[in-house]
Amino acid sequence: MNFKGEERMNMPSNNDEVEETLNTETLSMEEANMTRAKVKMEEVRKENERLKVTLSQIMEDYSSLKEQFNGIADQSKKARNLASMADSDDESELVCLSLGRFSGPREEKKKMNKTINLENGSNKLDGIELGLNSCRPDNSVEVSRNSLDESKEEGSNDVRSSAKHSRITGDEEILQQNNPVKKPRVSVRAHCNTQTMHDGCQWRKYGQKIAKGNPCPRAYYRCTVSSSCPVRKQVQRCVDDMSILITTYEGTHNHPLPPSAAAMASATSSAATMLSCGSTTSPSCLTGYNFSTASNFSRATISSSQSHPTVILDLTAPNHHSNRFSSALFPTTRSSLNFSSNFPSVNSMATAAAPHSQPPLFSGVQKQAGSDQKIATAIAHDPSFQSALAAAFTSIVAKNKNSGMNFQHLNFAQPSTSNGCAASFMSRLGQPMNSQQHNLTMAASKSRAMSLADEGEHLNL
DNA sequence: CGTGTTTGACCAGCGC
DNA sequence: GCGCTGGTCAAACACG
Repeated sequence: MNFKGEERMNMPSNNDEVEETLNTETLSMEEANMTRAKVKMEEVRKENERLKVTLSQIMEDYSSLKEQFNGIADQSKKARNLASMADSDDESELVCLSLGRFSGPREEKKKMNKTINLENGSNKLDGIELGLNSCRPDNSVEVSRNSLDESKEEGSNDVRSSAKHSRITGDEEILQQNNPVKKPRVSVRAHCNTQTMHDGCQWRKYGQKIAKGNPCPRAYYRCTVSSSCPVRKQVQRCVDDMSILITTYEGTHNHPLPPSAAAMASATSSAATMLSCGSTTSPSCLTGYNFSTASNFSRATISSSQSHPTVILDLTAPNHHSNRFSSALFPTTRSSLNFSSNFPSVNSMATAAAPHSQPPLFSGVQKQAGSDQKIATAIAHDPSFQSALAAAFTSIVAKNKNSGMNFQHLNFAQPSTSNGCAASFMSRLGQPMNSQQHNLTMAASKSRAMSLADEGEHLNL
């Protein structure tokens, strides 16, 4: 008991000492925590400042681009009025033009070019004159396309034979003959030393051909993940530069895919949707697509030899054309996206806007990423990254379209989301890259992209 | 033996 | 109508 009493007696003083010690320790710990918190706060504040600068720059870019776009829209409106006056006497020309395909007879192509020239006024690209609004969806086009789809669904395996049959039956069906439905394609040009570009999917080679104008054989592959999968791809070396591999995807996978293959698969299906949109749906959809195309990729080419509507993602061209998507995070990359299509509407809009000088869209992000320059270059030269980049971009374009928003709205109309748009894009880049890059350096850069994405996570692209 | 590749044949569209 | 070309088929072959 005494012991207990002594203990009790001693307790207060001991406790005081302990408490004092504890308090001192707690205080020092708190101080340390405070210091750490302050440092963090300071970092956050700096980051915030940077983001503000970025945002303001993006806003400036937005304003200037919007101005450009409005100018183009006005021009195209006038051109369209002129064109409608000029060719209102020939309905078939109108429809051909609206669909924007070059698959009709030569005379009609000539007529179409003539009409496009009328619409266009002054926009030229590589000797090809293009119209601002050559794609003008109207009811007749919808009917023609729908009837084509129906004829397909009704069990006619041979669209071509049905088109032949339709020759006899009337004007509307002549449209079918002139505009056979062909699967949209996504073509990816990338530097690649291997026989094919690894895209995460399983392919079986079913044919090989020497195509005209290219000594390198073209290989034909089909997807073997599912026996019923309709997806095909063609692989061919570029005739001008043997180090460039041109991979063309066609169709949409009808089965689940591994994450590493999902990006490219998404790209092909998205492109298909996107191009379908280009031929049939509202002008606003096209406008958004074209606007983004024009403002981000200054080089748009047209390939009228391709009967299939094709989206070309060029990951091989030099960067001097100010590709802002790639340069945003990866300032020194030689990769760039050359986004084109043989839909005149797409190219024409791109061509129309391209000549203007373009302010750096994501220059703020670019500055942030300056320290990651070397890492970025390494990533950008990686074939996996290139395919992922192509996939990510195509996917985003199509998703924007599918969501009923055009690119103008998504990218620029909401000031608070502009930065997030860039960040979200980068986060999408990070996704496929992560699955293929096992290198710590790559992971570090991805982490950077993801952190950028977090900053803009309120934007749901 | 199963799977994938090679390669000549075949078919359909398109241009002349 | 004919020839050229792109795309696909399928038998033969190679490989693990």
